[in-house]
Amino acid sequence: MSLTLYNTLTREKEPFRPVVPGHAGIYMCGPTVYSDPHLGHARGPVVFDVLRRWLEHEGYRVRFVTNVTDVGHLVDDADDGEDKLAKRAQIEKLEPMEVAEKYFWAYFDAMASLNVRRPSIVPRASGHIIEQQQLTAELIERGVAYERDGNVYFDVSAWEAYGKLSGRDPDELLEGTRVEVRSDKDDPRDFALWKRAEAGHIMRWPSPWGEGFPGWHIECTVMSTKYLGDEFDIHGGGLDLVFPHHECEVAQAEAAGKPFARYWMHWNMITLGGEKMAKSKDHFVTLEELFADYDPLVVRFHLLRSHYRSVSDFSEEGLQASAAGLKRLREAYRNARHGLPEGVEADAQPFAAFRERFAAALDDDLNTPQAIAVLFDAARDVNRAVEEGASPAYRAGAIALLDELLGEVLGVPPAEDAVHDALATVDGLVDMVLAERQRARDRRDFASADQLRDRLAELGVTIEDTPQGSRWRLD
RNA sequence: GGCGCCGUAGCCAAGGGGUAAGGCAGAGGUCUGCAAAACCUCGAUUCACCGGUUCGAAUCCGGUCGGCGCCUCCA
Repeated sequence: MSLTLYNTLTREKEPFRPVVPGHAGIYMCGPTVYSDPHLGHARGPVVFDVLRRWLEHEGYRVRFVTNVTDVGHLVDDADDGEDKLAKRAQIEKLEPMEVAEKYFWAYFDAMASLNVRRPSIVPRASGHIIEQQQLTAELIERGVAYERDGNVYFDVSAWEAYGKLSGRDPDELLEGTRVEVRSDKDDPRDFALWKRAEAGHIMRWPSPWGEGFPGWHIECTVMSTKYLGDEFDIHGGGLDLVFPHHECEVAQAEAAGKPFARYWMHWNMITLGGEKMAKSKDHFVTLEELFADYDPLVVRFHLLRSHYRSVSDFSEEGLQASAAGLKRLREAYRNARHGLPEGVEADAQPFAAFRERFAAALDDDLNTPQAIAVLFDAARDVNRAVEEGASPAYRAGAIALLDELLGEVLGVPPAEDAVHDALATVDGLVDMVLAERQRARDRRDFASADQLRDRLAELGVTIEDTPQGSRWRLD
């Protein structure tokens, strides 16, 4: 088996064939940093993090690039639209770059909580103004772009392949219902490569066409090819970016002679009450709100319980079901680990079939729900075997399986060791109390035994008696 | 109006020509001094609806109904 990915370009699942064997270059469109990250922003990064982890697990060397848009794009496409960053800066009484910086870190802190690994490179649009101007100039030279009074537009009529990614007919785009108002474009379909900065527009840079700022689409064309090469493997983003953003990226790159991305992956939307979460409609739940009530790893696990190309409707009930499910997997891990001495050699053989099924699921266009189902099947086996007195080697094998597949590949550590390790001292103290309780039980003094259990419970320590002795956990 | 997606048990969710994964919730049982956890057992003759193709359809085709996305900033 080998990895197959659904490619938006061909609308088919295709075997993954990298430009350079053994290497994978991935570009993921990151957020525009002007407001708090919400759940919708988390899906792509989590899914692509699993993609990256899976590729590395399978032996690839991965370069993972995520951009950040921080050059103050307009609120809408009208020529006199407000700069989003500047608008926010006014509201918060901050420099535009302070706004960008604030939300940049809000985003990456949230991603860290979700156990999303840091990208290899995080290029910012504001740091690549020169390269964007260079590509703009080249497109003018090649005759597919033109300047009008300080604005530079891509000439869609000069590029017949426009529409190939999103499956649109350029001629039908002309019949769009929206009428461009007060535009100096030759053609309503044309899009900006460079925009003239009006008086009062704060984020502006000098250019051959006067002071201005880059168009929204060109940053990604420039930064992806700069760090991954003119032809690279995977380019991804939300489904809502297919048109116009990615379509324009393709046009810019190919018109400049760059082969560009081989595989286009788009994750579907997270909805709230059936409607897409969106910043612009003030219809979303922020990650900060979510993390106040749920372990970020539960959120991550929840996101992986649906396939990335399906719409996922958010609900508290769903998140709770995910929390309960993850607990079940973690219980199986605990069951296997309970009383297991250090340094036992793992027996991988009983888990070979699970590994194969798990790999087949991820190889099939990253079918994480199915991969998780395999882990639940494995958990059932493990629980049963442990109940029946499985060997240390078997239990060590079970631990290795979950550490590897759930922990390393899906990025959801099966052990809650952050708490566990920090409380090594408490561990010893609780063990002492448990020993005392055992003595009480041995002399059938259940009143005393129960009193000890109740007092531990008051402190948040839950006792569980098993045939192998008592154990405990913090609730 | 154009392009596209979706509709599977109470809820979530895979599958996508050969007779319905998994999770949550629920019920019964085993174990236990009690409890917790764990384990076992139980649920769609059926995949929105109607036709068609086929030996065979949840899976393919056509239509109907319902929901959603893009066509404007958006993950």
